[in-house]
Amino acid sequence: MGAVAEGNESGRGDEVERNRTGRAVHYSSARPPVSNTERRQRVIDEIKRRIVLGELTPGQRIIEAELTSSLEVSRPTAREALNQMARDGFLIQEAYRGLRVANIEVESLLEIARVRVALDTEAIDEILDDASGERLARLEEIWKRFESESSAADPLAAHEAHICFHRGIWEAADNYLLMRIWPVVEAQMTIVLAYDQFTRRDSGRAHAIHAAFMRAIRSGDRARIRTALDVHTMDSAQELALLVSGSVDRH
Amino acid sequence: MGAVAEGNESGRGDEVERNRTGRAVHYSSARPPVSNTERRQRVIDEIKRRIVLGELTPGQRIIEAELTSSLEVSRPTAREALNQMARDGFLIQEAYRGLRVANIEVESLLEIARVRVALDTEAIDEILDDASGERLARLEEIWKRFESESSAADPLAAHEAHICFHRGIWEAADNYLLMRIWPVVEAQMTIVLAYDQFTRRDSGRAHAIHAAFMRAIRSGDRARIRTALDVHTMDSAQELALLVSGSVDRH
DNA sequence: AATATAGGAATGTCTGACAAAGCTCGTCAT
DNA sequence: ATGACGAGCTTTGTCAGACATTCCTATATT
Repeated sequence: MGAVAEGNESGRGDEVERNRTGRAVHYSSARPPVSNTERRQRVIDEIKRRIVLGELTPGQRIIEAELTSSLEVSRPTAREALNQMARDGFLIQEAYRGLRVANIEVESLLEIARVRVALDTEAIDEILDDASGERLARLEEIWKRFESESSAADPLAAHEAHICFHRGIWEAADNYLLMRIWPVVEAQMTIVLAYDQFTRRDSGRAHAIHAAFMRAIRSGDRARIRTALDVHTMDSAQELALLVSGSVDRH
Repeated sequence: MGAVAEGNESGRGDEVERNRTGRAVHYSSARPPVSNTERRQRVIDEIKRRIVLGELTPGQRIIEAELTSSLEVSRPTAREALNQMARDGFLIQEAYRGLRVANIEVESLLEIARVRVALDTEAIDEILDDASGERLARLEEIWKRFESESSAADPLAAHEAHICFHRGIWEAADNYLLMRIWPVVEAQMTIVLAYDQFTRRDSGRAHAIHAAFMRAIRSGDRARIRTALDVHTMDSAQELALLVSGSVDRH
């Protein structure tokens, strides 16, 4: 997720303040002109942020009109953002019944994990198949960034680092379809991680698992990679499934 | 793709003809009231149809205003449909530069094929892992439908049967994430198949390949399935890549 | 008390409009 | 004549306001 409203080029920052017939244009945060391209993305980033931070919880209803007022955008813009997020899987949409934050079905946890393993395996295969080693080098770069950022105290930053790492693996594979699929998987990961964070697990162990995963990739040994992936993804999902079905047995 | 405007429930088919303040409501096809829920889907189905039939070719520009007049919907509705199709990969979107029908990059053909093989393998694994055999039974059902419909003379029907077969495999696996990913893969398949049809290949052989594929699945032998998948997907992609790079070397 | 109906709330869609960015073509200077 | 520059057109991005349709809920009726 794009760093939550990354500062885009400031247009031609001159006489920007009155950009319409004269309607007051007050940006929620005091940031200067900031141009206006991509209001929709701002809405999306904001909703993602709220999901990650637990301000929006699975199953919670989202109403277009509320976004309109709380994010200072028009209903069509809010609508487009919501439609996109529904398409990606962050939100569930039912005709005439509105949108809700996607819920975790316990049975789906393992299904998601299996597909993720399949795709991660494919990505890693393509990275290792690259004789030039360039893809692996790119992955090492991603890993370095992850190591420096993953320990951030800010839960939003930590989440983003984690997501970036996994997207980085797919990006390094340099596969067109993989990149098109990514948003859907990111959505599921985000929902799951938000849930996970709620149950607060050992972040040190999480880092160790990722480090072991990287070592396995460097070894080039497919079986070892598979094992590391199973530990990282399947075991983690299984653990969470137990936690969820054990403690929160109603939904 | 939903059978191109499947007849949904006809609302309360009474005084429907004048559904707004009095604006004339003429439906492009003469089908009765048909209510109105899901205008957006109608736009999407129509654009898909045009792509499959070659009325829209890769790279071709699509302008919102044109859809507005040719499909009798408002711009917001057309916009939402286009946004969704861009998200799925049917269209390519560039800010302030509009939408174009997605193009085939020769290098992407094999990338797409690899990911498809990975996901099909996963789907089939989950079908075969189902001890009850219910998933396999569902797949056989899908296959029967495919056999009876795939030989249709209508290229649109043939295309749809093919897509349905592959979606059916994923549906039979009954995996949540797989179903969320499907639209993205369908888009790529559609673009590729439209291209493929353009070069008109032996449809009898295509059917034979699918039949062999089904036999491999029934055998339960993973290696054999893998081989059949490679023949179906990888070889086919490779072949098409050669054809494309050989004949049409400019884009 | 159970069902039927009316009202409110939210979504789906429409019209019309303006702003911002890209594209085209004609003009001007070298 | 050629190439850089700028004006106008085109199209997308966004907005406001409105109405139709559907769902939900609470009230009224039998």
